[in-house]
Amino acid sequence: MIKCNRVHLICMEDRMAATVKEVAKHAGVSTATVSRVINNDAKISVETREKVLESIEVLGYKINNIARSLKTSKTYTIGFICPELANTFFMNIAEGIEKELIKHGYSFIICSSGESKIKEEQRIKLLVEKRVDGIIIIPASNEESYYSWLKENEVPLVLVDRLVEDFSCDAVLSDNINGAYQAIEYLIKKGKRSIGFIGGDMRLTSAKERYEGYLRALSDYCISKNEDIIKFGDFHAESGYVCMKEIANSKNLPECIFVSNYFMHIGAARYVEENNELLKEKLTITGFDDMGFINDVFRNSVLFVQQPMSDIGEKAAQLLMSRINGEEIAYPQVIRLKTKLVDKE
Amino acid sequence: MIKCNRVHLICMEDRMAATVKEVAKHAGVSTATVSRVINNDAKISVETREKVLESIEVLGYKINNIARSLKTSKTYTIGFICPELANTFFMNIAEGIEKELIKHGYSFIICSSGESKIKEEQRIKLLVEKRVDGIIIIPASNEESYYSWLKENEVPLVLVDRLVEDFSCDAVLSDNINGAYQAIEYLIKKGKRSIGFIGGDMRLTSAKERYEGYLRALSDYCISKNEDIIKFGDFHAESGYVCMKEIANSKNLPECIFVSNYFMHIGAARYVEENNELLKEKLTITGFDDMGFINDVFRNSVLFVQQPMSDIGEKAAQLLMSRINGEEIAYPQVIRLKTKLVDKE
DNA sequence: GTGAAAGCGCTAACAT
DNA sequence: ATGTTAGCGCTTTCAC
Repeated sequence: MIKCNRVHLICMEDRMAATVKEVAKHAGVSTATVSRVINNDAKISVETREKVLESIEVLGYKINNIARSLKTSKTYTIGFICPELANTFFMNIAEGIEKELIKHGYSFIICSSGESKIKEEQRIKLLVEKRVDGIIIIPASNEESYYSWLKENEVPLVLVDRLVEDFSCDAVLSDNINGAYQAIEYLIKKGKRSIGFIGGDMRLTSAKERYEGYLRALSDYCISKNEDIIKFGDFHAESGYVCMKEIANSKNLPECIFVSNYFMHIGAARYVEENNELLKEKLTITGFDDMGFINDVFRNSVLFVQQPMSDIGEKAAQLLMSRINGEEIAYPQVIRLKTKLVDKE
Repeated sequence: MIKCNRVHLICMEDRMAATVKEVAKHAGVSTATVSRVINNDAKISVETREKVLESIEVLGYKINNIARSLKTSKTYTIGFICPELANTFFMNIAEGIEKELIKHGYSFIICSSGESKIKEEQRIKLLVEKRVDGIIIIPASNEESYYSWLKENEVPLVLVDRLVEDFSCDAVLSDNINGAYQAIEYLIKKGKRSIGFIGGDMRLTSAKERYEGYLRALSDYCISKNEDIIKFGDFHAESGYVCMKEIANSKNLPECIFVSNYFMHIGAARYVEENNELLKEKLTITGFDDMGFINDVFRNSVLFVQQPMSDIGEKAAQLLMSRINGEEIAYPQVIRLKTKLVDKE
């Protein structure tokens, strides 16, 4: 009989998740006391605390955050929705988010929207049903989607990288206009007059803003724009390739070209590599985004506008934390982080 | 007074999350019935179902999965721990995971271990406290870590991409040995006799296995190995660069070189691009992993061993689902997915 | 086919 | 400083 009991006890300890109740019993205190110890309540005597801590150790107790969440209505989990996962740019932002979250004991559920508004809405619903404490979104489109519904239901929301038109909301993103402007200005000061432009999907604010910066710089230096060397893609490599090709085939080849993001940069660089030796000698490419090592292999690419990717994620998470914790700060906060122009020559 | 009440009601409906209780009251049924409707219980009359559904609609009821989880002890969430987030290879796997999970109504918390065993253990603890239904890990090291503890506590676990020595566990990964073997064999059949090798961190099984494949192919074709053209890095771009440099400076330059993963490939290609025009003419690079477009810019790289990255993720998630659902399949399952050799010339 | 009621594991008043 | 107790919102027997 005694043996049987022991076996049973061992079973309990080893296999089943112990509860506060069991810990309380083992330590000879109430569940409230156990809870206080877990939550580092100040007014607990040292002896009691140690006794409880020992029981926790012995029983291998692990808190059940589900139960805690039900009681406190906090999950210490946020949602992050981005257009795709296998995208270095987005994932650098994700790393920034994680870095900040971990400090606060938070973790995040990641979802991809596949650049689709419909999917994005589905993911939002999913996250809301999982009771996440807040959501960070890199919007799939420029349309308002489900965001205002989140707002009404008081689910903290921070937009990242892209804004949504006619929808005011907390957001963290790069100063795209001035980032592009500085690059173009730099090129002009180096004597370039003919500067091509490969833009992204103009339904996205980031694409629009970079184009805006390009136009402003041309305008400020009295350089008229030439439609032949201005093309728009969709931020993916293939479109960069196509745009580059179109520009290369235009009558007046530019001296250099500005590409609006990393992936189109790769596409454009590929075109330059595989076609026309002439291009290689003359044309240089300036890229938005710099993923470090990779770009080094493009010999025509020496000027980069670096976005503080990780910082964007960190700031977004910080802002979200502030909202979750109900800090009184003006709404909305739109944080623009400065880019850095780097000449690798 | 009436007005006041209405306002209050609207408030309730708009702002607060309705509960089953409220839905039940509104529909004039019991909470049990509401629950049955939510869970698609068969034996509910059509009228009742519609009545409840309408109330759900009207009140904007959203299920509280926290409460459900507490009751059912299922969270419909799994954890995914990988060495880093900003890594296209890992994230392609993550996309496969997501694709499969979504079918089952699951989502995942993503964590990076930063290639550190300590951090990995912390993340595992975090996930266990969040009561995830299972965990997928790309191990940070070859050591056993916290995995056996998970096993003992019956938390389903699937390893991905790398195995852990002396620890038997469900796993999904590429057939690295034969993947490398085929590439080397192919090169030999094309007449190459001097084939260099750049390996990864040999503490990882994936690195070991690819080296093993290389050695086997040489052996099978009676080619003796030359230590001068065999170097080991750490799977990161910088080390690929360094290894390539060392090989380039060796007395007998190989005709071609096999690089064990994508990132080292980039590093190696960079070295070739920026040094020695001679190299460019003679040396070709064969890479493990193929991220598509990017590699196209490396003119010396034409042969690739493609891993089915997304499939690996999908299979891993599938296997985990089977375990979570308690399906009776032999333990452990080690699933090796075949690679594909692609000659882009 | 539907309702009553217990309880998942925790926290937080409110007592003492 | 510690205990008692009442739920958080849901599911699930067990009745009827």
